[in-house]
Amino acid sequence: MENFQNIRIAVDAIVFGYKNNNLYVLLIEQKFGLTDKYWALPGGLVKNDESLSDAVTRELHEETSVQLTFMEQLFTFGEDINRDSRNRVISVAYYALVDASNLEIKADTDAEKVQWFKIDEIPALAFDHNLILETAITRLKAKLTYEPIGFDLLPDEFLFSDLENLYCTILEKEIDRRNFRKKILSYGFLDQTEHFSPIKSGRPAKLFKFNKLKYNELIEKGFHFEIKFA
Amino acid sequence: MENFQNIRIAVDAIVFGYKNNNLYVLLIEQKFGLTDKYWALPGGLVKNDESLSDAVTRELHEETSVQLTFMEQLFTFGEDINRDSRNRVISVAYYALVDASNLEIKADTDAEKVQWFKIDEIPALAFDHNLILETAITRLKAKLTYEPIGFDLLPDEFLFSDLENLYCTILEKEIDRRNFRKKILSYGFLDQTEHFSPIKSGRPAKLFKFNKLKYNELIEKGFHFEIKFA
DNA sequence: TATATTTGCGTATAATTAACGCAAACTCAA
DNA sequence: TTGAGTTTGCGTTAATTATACGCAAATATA
Repeated sequence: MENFQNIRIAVDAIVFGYKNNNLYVLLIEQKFGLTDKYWALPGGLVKNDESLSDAVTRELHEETSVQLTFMEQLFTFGEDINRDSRNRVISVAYYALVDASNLEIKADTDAEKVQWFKIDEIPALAFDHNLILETAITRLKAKLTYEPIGFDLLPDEFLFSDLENLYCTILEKEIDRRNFRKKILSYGFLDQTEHFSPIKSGRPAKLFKFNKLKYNELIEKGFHFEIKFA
Repeated sequence: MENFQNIRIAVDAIVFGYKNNNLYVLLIEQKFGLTDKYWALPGGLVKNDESLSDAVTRELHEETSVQLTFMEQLFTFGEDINRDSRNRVISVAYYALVDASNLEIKADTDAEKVQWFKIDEIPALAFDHNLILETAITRLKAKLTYEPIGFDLLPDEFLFSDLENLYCTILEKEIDRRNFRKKILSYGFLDQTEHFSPIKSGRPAKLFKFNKLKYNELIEKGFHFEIKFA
């Protein structure tokens, strides 16, 4: 074995979006040699003078130009020393959210190579990216139940039914609409706006906003967010 | 900036132990130059052909010879690009537990340089190790409330009052002894042994064992461990 | 034998969760 | 214009769970 450390360090990003009762993840097309193409998580090697989170932000900017509402370190993948067949690469994965109004691929990116994939229509990805994605989904599900990150997937103003559907589809659980509403409203961090949503059918519904200030005040007082399902 | 990546990757371990109503952490003495000495978390650079967790295990073995009951990746510290003043080093931190019967430093280690520190008597540590330790304590506290890792800090057979005290001291909370017992017993993953503990005073108490098999069965059925405090 | 101490089991009450009813406010089609 | 279909918003009740205690049993010790 060589005496010097010969390990590269990379970052990868799992960017989640939500729209029309579906969870999406952002993938980019990566070429290997002349013929091999694989979809992969956006990411790349960390530069010497940038922090880990800066590296993620930079890579996402270079490749996709999405606007994040939330980002958090997920896990560092370095168990399989051959996860990249070319070199030993350890990858620090971050997962992030974008809100529904940002779900369109911007024009300044090469749309051919950047695409949103429905979470249940993910192809075989490069390296161990399927594993990384699975880990991220598991974490997202868990986090949804104990921190109010669902709001980061929704537009600024949203319907209660949107919130409810988001929880049901991502967590793949049934829930009583009325009890859910009662519980969330009892927390007191949602502001009712004066706006109504253009509806398809049924009684017009008020739009709600997540009040982060009020939420933080509650946290100060020892409040603990929690959504449980049967 | 250079074109090649010049970042080292290390692992650090936060090893927790519990005894006599106190949480302990394992530290080693590290020398810098001729005069400077600092206590630090055990750890070191990852070798080219070993996985991250292998690196942690090796370093712990080289430096301390403790027997772990639990280990999990904590977080990767790479935000401060100068956290090590000599080189850019990114550190993947793991936290681990040892049970009370393993809390003595083995004879084959240089006891001068390896020591258990009470959690509220931690000196200024090398690098950003105080931050890493704080992160680990926060995680340990959280994990105690939603996974049964408290048993990994106790000997194989333990008193109910030991378990209760462990939760109270680590989480720094009061709790009703009788309700705590009732709740834990209702889960059904504790086996009562026929043994009694040598007591100091009061009614002799039965020793209990954590039944991991039963716990796993419960998990299969959708059971969710949880200890909440006011 | 009385006292202090800790265990083990119990019970009453408060709080929370789960299950469901139903009218209001709209759209759309006949 | 009316009725059917749909979704919202607010409510009630029963079941479950958490909280706050009471107290006798079993030991050591004075």
